[in-house]
Amino acid sequence: MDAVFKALADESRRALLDHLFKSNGQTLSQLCEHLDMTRQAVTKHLLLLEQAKLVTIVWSGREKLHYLNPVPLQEIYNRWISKYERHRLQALSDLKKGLEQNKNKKE
Amino acid sequence: MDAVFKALADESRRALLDHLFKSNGQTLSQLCEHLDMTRQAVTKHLLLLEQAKLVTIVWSGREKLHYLNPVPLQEIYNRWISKYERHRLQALSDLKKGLEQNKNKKE
DNA sequence: TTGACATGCAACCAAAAGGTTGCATATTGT
DNA sequence: ACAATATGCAACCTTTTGGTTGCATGTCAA
Repeated sequence: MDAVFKALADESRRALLDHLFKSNGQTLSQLCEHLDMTRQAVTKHLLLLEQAKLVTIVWSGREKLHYLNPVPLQEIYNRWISKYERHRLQALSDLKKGLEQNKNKKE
Repeated sequence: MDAVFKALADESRRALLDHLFKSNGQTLSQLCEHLDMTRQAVTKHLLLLEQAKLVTIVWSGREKLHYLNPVPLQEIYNRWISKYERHRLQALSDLKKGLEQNKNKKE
């Protein structure tokens, strides 16, 4: 789970996911064309995405094909976001209450 | 959006959000009790959470109260996760197809 | 078979991140 | 008034991160 959050923390890696979203199964060279950095840098980013299981690699001869795996994103939603979503209104009302109490103290 | 992903990338910061989830509106000192690091380190983490608008600060005298703001998490879901969720089955079938084509090449 | 293409490996570098220590400032309670 | 409490500011340090360069390896196509 930590690996997924870390992988998503970088703009270049999110861009890579977006490119795969538009066209799944691209080779390393193809993915490099979009990014303004060396192939080796892209390789490192893709390695992190792979370790987070956000991207799956399939070798085809000398070419390395990259496929999106949406499962970890789903898990982030299930174990993290939906939990907070359920308490969304409560959290906002807590904040409102806190603000008002502070206001009263000042007056 | 980048700030939110960066803020969520660290385990300590996710722990802070979890503590606020359990008990909203805690002071800095209270939040420090849970973490195994100095107050200054916790302050820095909370600053990042604040900049990402995941936490809102309310001053009450000399005490700094911290409140959860679930809105950015909701936005991550809306603009990021749900997008991939919609193409979840497609992505998996792309991968399956890729694997099979590779298998055929080998045989 | 040989040159071009696709990728890997490793050393290296600068900047950012995570954390500490020391001291300063503002608020509270007695 | 003053001591204790709650927090801020800034310099510093180490590790991680994002990126580069140079060279090696494996595969394809003429």
